[in-house]
Amino acid sequence: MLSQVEENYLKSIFKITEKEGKPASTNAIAGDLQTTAASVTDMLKRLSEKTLIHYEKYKGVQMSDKGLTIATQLVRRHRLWEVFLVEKLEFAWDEVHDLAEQLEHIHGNSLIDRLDAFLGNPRFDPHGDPIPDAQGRWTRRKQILLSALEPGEKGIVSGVENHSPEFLQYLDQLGLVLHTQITLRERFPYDQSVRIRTDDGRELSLSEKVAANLYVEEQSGTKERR
Amino acid sequence: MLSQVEENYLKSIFKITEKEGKPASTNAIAGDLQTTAASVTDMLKRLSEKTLIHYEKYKGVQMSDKGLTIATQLVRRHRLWEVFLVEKLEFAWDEVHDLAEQLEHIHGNSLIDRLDAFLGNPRFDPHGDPIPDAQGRWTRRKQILLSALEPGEKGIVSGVENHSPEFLQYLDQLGLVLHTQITLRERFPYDQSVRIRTDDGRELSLSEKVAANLYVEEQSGTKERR
DNA sequence: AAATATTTTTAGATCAGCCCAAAATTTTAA
DNA sequence: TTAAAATTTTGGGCTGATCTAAAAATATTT
Repeated sequence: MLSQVEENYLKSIFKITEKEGKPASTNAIAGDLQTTAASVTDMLKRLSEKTLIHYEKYKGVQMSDKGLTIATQLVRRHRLWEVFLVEKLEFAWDEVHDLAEQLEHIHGNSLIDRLDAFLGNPRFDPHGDPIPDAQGRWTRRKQILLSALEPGEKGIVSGVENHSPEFLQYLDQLGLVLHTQITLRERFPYDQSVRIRTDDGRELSLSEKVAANLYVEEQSGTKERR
Repeated sequence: MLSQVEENYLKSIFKITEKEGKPASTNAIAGDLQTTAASVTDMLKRLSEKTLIHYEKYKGVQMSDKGLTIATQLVRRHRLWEVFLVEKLEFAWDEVHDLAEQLEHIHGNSLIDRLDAFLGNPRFDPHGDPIPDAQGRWTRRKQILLSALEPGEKGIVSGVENHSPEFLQYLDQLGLVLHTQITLRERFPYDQSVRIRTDDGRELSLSEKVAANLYVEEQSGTKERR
């Protein structure tokens, strides 16, 4: 069984390779896990010996099939616990990350599948991120950044790029919650800020920074491998 | 913040001193935690420096107020998670110990109080053990071992002394669940086995060993400190 | 009370996971 | 293409938690 630290490395490597589309560098991992490059090299050797990653000195690191399975499970656990914390324990969506970070390391045969069933097999977490199913399949959605929407187009708020409590709390203040339908009214060339109309008839002005951290969905998603 | 290992030591010391009514010996702790006396001595020094225990070389160890508060919280967390696993995730009562053992180490401000509220502030866990409230108060019950009941007396099955999966599964097979009302019909002097009648009219024969591991309650409990 | 047995502590090692500083390698720029 | 810059690895060392073996203290027996 893997240690929590090893699991965190796998998650980090998964996240980085997924986002960058290329092997994760030692520095990138160190930055993500708030540790030093030297510690990372140490751990990469260990993970490599357990065949959880493909690692070549100086060449960066990629997930192995085995590592990918584990990382996917970790994401699944993390996001299901987040749903539990928000839906059942009534935490706010900006409060759950650290708790889920701990809960995702709980090991047990049927625990997560039972939790999944108890929650009604949710496909997205409170931030709109997809939850892999028990077989590791992801629901992919066609979502784009609000900053890429054209004036006149409609969309449904479906997720956030930035997960920081500050941003999430700001959205709360704006009353801009997930699943709100919006229409982009206007984009101001001066600062790229946008004016939107929500389904309850309010008009809001959003800075370019906010628009670049909000996803909107145009059509419903389909199931596919990985 | 304490490490999981430190927390486990506190729980163990609490359990032993509570049961024995005197300072816990190094060996007793080592036995409980499946480790060596040398490791225990090491840890006792560390816990003592953090003023979590009162420790004097060769004299055994007792809980400090600080340690007692933490140990009580751990018991609270463990038992609330057990309730969650059984009531919400539909685990059997003999399957939840190891998971709760992990979950009790999750740290977070309002997590446990929210869980408590979500579960409806249960006062007992699935094995009938009392759950300390947020202030560390225990509900004490007047319960005695079934082996101490006299023929003709009634009682309600309220807890188990032995928590092993084997015993719990055997009770399941007998259909002897918590809150069953029973009447002791007869005790056979030959082997101290007993014959009982359950509230649904069944007659069961229980060995002395079973009777010595089952608690029955005669009247309802009262709240008191510690 | 001395001898023996048991319990507990100390001393010395190990291991995982982490760090820093220095050396090695790769990448970038001149 | 060679020097400078950036990245990565190595070597040595630290901490928390563990162990074994041996020494010290306490408890028990005769």
